[in-house]
Amino acid sequence: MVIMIMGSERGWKKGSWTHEEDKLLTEYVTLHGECRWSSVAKFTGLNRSGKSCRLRWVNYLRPGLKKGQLTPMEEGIIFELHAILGNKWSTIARYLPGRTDNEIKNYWRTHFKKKEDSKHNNKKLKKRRSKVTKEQVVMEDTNKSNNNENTKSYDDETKENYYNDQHNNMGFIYPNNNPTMLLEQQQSFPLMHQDYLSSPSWPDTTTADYDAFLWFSLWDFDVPQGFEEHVNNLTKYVLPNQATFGDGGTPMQK
DNA sequence: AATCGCGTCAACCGCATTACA
DNA sequence: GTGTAATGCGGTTGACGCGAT
Repeated sequence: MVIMIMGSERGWKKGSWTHEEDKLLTEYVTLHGECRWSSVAKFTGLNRSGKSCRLRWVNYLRPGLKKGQLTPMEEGIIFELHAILGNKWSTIARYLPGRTDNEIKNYWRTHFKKKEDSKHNNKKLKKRRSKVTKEQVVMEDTNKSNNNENTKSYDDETKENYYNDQHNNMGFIYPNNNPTMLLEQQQSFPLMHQDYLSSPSWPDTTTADYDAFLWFSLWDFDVPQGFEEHVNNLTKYVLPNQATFGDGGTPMQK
């Protein structure tokens, strides 16, 4: 006779959550708050582990979660921050209210994977390589043989191309389309930040300033008052091919 | 109509970190 | 200071839906 024991060997239920389970979990959190996940089973009768309960709450039941597709602005923020932070999904999620780390992780995986998978496609590689000069190829190969640490891997290259695509498609998002440069930009950010803090007015309406401003706004994510109007004016009169703000501050591609 | 491939997303797993006795 | 439990995080898996063939 098999005796179920408490803990990881207890035999917690796995798989999809039912509506009834969601209801029990919601009632528990409403009553006790987001803590003591390991006590959920005891108080509610749910046969779910604390981890499972927490995950369900955080990723699905928690109030204020946004459902549906990510906006272009959110996409931009994700790519921007990923270039700096890497796979720090929970950190990235903090910049996207209503989005979960799991959601962002899934998004990145499904969208970036497309490009990554192309590394198995030699035709594409040859095609892309044909765009660069013969000298560049020679130099790259020389670097590879001389110094592996300073050489861009194929993954890096794919990633970079992806950023270039994003920059071309969503130019308003990317102050720079090169991850290495982005890192440098991040390191110089305090100066940029200081400039805008001390600036009594909106930045000049050159593309560079506009990009730099958006870059700054990403870090100061509480969008300042008047920002939307400013962007709308910019996009309307100065940068007609850039994005504009729609309802609720959500930027829309023109 | 069947099935195959692909994209999406919820959920699980293992490890790291933190809190606490 | 140490051991254990709880929590958080990132990687991975598997189910499902949908369009293409």
